[in-house]
Amino acid sequence: MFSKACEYGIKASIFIALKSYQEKRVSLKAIAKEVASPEAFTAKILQDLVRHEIINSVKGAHGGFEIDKNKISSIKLEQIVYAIDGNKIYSGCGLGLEICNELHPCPVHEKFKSIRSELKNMLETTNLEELALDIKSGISFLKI
Amino acid sequence: MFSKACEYGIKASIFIALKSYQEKRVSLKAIAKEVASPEAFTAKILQDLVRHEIINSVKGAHGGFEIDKNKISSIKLEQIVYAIDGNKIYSGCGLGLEICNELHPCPVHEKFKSIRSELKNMLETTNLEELALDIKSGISFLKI
DNA sequence: TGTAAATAGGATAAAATTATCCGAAATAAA
DNA sequence: TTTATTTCGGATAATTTTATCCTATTTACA
Repeated sequence: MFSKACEYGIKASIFIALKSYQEKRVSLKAIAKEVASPEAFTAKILQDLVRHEIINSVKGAHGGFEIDKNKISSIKLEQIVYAIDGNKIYSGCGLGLEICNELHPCPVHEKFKSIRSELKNMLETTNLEELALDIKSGISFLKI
Repeated sequence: MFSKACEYGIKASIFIALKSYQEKRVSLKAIAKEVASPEAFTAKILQDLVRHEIINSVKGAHGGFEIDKNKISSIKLEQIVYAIDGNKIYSGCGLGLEICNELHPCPVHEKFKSIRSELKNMLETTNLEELALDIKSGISFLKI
């Protein structure tokens, strides 16, 4: 469903959010370890998220990544996915037609309609705060 | 959502089904043209579908691909997707966790649950016949 | 029997995605 | 001011996916 890059990016963001609530900055190393992602590749993804102003980075000793505590609840999954994968997910036809709409639908256009809109809705409504809280309370997990 | 291979495979299957209703066998060339897919790559995908006994091939002059007319309505999208992409689609965690289930869920496990099951249900219930009939009646399209 | 038309299948290439490496730049602290 | 730590960013490599090419095999038909 998501690219690997996106999977890592979402998990990293959740972890950074979690630590940011504790006023702690986290290093690339700590992130990669916590979400079980390759370090150098994760660095690239984090750079993307920084450029899109979803997370914040601080260079140098004692540096690392963080998210403004007040922003966490307003950051939606959609923003993270968009920053990394672009709008591939909902844009585009299920069967790859260049033109696919109500007037000129692909064979599965109607069948996909509700699935696509549910996915879109989910990404647009779930925010980093709720995901981070579930990790904090041990309801969900970032690895294994 | 689907791989390119799968997109081509689904569209090719629909076209073969459509022609099979007219007792006509179709060549690779005709298929690739009709669904706007690269010929040689499409050939590989069709071979997969033949091996999985979803479509039938006839070698030699006047050969081509066809589907048993009586089977068309019982061939589900799920079978085509499985033959080409394996079970990547529904198996596997949305965030790539090795273990992801009710007891050990990833952060988006619950959020994805209904989307995944709707997708699964759609693939398991829609059959080639209905898709082919929509093409025949001009309701949907295989290319552009 | 020979030839043209098809699919089958192995080898290879191109492109995209995933992943690694390394030096540059920034920063805190000794 | 030097050193250790850390992100940044360019170059490169590995892997997977997508795509092409070429030969073998099969078959209909002249």
